[in-house]
Amino acid sequence: MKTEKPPKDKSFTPQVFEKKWQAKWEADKLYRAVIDEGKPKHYALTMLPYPSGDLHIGHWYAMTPSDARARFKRMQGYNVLFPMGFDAFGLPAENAAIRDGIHPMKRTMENIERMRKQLRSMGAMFDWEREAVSCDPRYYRWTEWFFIQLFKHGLAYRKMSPVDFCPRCNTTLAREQVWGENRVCERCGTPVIKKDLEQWFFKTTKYADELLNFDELDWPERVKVLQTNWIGRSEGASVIFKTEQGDDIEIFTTRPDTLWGATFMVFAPEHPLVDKITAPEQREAVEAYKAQAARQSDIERESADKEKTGVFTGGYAINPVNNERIPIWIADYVLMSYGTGAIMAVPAHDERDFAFAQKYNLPIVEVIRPDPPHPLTPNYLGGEKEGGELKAAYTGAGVMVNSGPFNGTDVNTEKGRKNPGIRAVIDWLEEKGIGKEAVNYRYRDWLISRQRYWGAPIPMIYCEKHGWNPVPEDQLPVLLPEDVEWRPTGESPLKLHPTWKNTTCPVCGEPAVRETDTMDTFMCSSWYHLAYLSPYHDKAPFDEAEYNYWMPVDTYTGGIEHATMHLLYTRFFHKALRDMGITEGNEPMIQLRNQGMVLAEDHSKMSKSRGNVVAPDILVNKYGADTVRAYLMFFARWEMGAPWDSQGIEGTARWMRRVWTLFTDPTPPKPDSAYDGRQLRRRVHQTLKRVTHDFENFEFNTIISSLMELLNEMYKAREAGAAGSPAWDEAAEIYLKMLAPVAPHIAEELWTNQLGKPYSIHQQQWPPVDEEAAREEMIELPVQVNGKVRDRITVPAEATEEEIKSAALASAVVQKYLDGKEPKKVIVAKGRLVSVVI
RNA sequence: GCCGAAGUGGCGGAACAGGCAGACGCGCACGACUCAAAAUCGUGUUCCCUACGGGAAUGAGGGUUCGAUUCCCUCCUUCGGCACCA
Repeated sequence: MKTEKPPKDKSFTPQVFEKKWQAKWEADKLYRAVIDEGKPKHYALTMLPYPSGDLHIGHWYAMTPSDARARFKRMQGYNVLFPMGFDAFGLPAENAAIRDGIHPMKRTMENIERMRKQLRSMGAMFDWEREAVSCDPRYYRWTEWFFIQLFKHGLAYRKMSPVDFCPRCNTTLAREQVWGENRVCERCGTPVIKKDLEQWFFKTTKYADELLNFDELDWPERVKVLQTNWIGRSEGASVIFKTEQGDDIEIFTTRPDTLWGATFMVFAPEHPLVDKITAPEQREAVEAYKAQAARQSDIERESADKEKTGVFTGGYAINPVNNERIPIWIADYVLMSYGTGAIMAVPAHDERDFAFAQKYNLPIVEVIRPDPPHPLTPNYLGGEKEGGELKAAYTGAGVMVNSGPFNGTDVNTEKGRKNPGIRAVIDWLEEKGIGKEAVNYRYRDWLISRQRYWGAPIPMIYCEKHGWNPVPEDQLPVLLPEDVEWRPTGESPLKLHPTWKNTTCPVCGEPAVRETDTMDTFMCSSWYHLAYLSPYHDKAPFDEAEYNYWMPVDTYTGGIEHATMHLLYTRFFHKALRDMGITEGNEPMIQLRNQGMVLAEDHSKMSKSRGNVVAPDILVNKYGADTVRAYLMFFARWEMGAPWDSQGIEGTARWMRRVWTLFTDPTPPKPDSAYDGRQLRRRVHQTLKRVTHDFENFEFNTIISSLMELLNEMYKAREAGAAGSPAWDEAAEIYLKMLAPVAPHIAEELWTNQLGKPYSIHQQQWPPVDEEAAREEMIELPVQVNGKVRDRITVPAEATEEEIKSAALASAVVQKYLDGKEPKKVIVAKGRLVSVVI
């Protein structure tokens, strides 16, 4: 089939018509989102960028498919809000200021200006009238206000504690911002150090349990798992042991059923009771050990494969369940930062305690015995003599032994009260008043203080007489001073400013000082979705009517790297606001989807230092935004990501050009008045059905391949004389509507200028699927003989099972295999295949 | 060590709900057009064999089933998270 094709179509100039339409859409306020009670709302949100200076391909990858889906929702009849803004506080701008003296505000605003232009080149449906910039005083006024509300409700507090400090970023970090085994700074990769500092915290742990509840959320399983692991809930009991001197020692254990096997206790070296219990003859050794533990870095100290070390304090504790006198040791495998900093050690049933007991020759008492004793139970040598002999800690199920009133009680491997042994002991402890059921979390309160300039000031004032008080709300915002010296000192430049910190106490009016630390920028991003509702509102952080209409966010998209940071903070923040009566509802973002990462062509991570970054601006110049958008949707499963392929985009560019050519071809094949459009309509509506489904489910890559396939069908149909037929006109119209969310400019250009349809295609309704038209009339079914495909039969789509069966058996190929015999079984999977078993 | 995700052609990936493995695209090969190249169009492209036919194949091995990329078990590899958490 040979056709005359025009040479490369010079009329295809996306660089020209894309700009034209962007300008017109903006002039017409096509994407302005305003409250419309007559329509269902859809709040689509994509994570806002940090204004680093240039948009990179990762931004495009995150944003343009999100935009396409928002556009799809809009065509489906939703009133869609799809806002954009800038997470504009943060270290890079301040570090740049230290380097070259340019004020962060100036640089940030310049970067934002450049990025706004780049964002506009995407052709996204952002409502720019709702843009919010977090470093704008009209924004951070409310960031400060929120801090004060949290403070007033007891959710912000100040405490002295050992905190993580990044020596390169020169600031403290939240626990979430320290990553991996090597405990490095999330931002710069430098190993963090510990510092004892007084800092502001938010009481995130108050919401630990509620944050573990994801019932209202349609979030990816892996995010829920990451958050669940991060919070690290464990169930057990707290039990009060006593020192010989009579002091209480509270411990947390997940295994109260092993209390009778506690043969010693271990304190963290920093535990407050250590000094008091240490016997004179042990003092020297204890002090030496404490000093050595203090010198070690956390990495060294917390590495699990390190051999356990410890020192006997000379002190003893009384085990409250059996009044046994047991020695107290200190060891650095017990951490002051988890639980109470003291543990009961049950060497028979805990691997760490076992290793410690072996090394220091401490007694091991078995209190859980496999039942029945089984030679195959790996760690149990079991047997003939009472107590058996353990060659390793036994952590499996069994029955309690050597445990006074509980001997014979079953123990399984369930956690908490679900375990009969644990349940029985907890009840008994509570009855006796020596312990109670308890839950412990690995989750920490959110450290919010940063010793940096370029962040929202913490609006607190310290007075010698009245302590810490918030800045009166009518004095907000506390503005950042403009004249500061850029110095990376580990203390906020605000502290070094000659006058800024001097103020008066809001209680007594006497001279007082301001807090000079600023807030973690995750505080700004915890409420930006609310800022978009009514940016820079001056009566309240947001307009209530806007809130009631738009919230919660229906679809939130962004990277998974924020699973335990931003996504956890913003959930905490929303719940705290709810409890303070500021917002309603339990969750801020109902549906979450994560895109993957675009890797460099060599499969490595893209980075400026490697020089392997793909610049979207260059691609847009070369191919047009539509092609870049489409390729980003096509080249990988969105949630997986993939390496960039600079040849691969050519295929998508070719498809775009073929779309253009199909609609603008000056010499199309002649129409055939006898053309039967049924097949074309069938393909169009089948594609429409798939594309609708795939948009709903974020399966962008198959949207594009379906559209490519349909285009190929349309070329064939046109060859067959389809042009001008009703089926053709319908196909053209539906094709452009399906294309509109993906490639908004070319769709508009062809819709308005080629088809002459009313502007704008983006205000059209998503077409309904004509199920009748989509239905196949004849279907081809593979016929398997003993599980292998041997033939194909064509039957009417509505053929009965019997008809299909006899058609299959009538096949010459099947007959050959049957060789005159009767088949054992014939299975007809309707619409799928026939399976003949011989 | 624990938790999670993923392993399909040379490459990115597709496969509704257990039913034709490899859609769509890249790349490659050949052909048309061209003085030529590019662009465009067409054809082919998982592997193997004795090649109009047959066999094998979705990380490996096993199981369930008429039938398994899909479900179950064991294992391997890669990536991500957590990790002396009591």
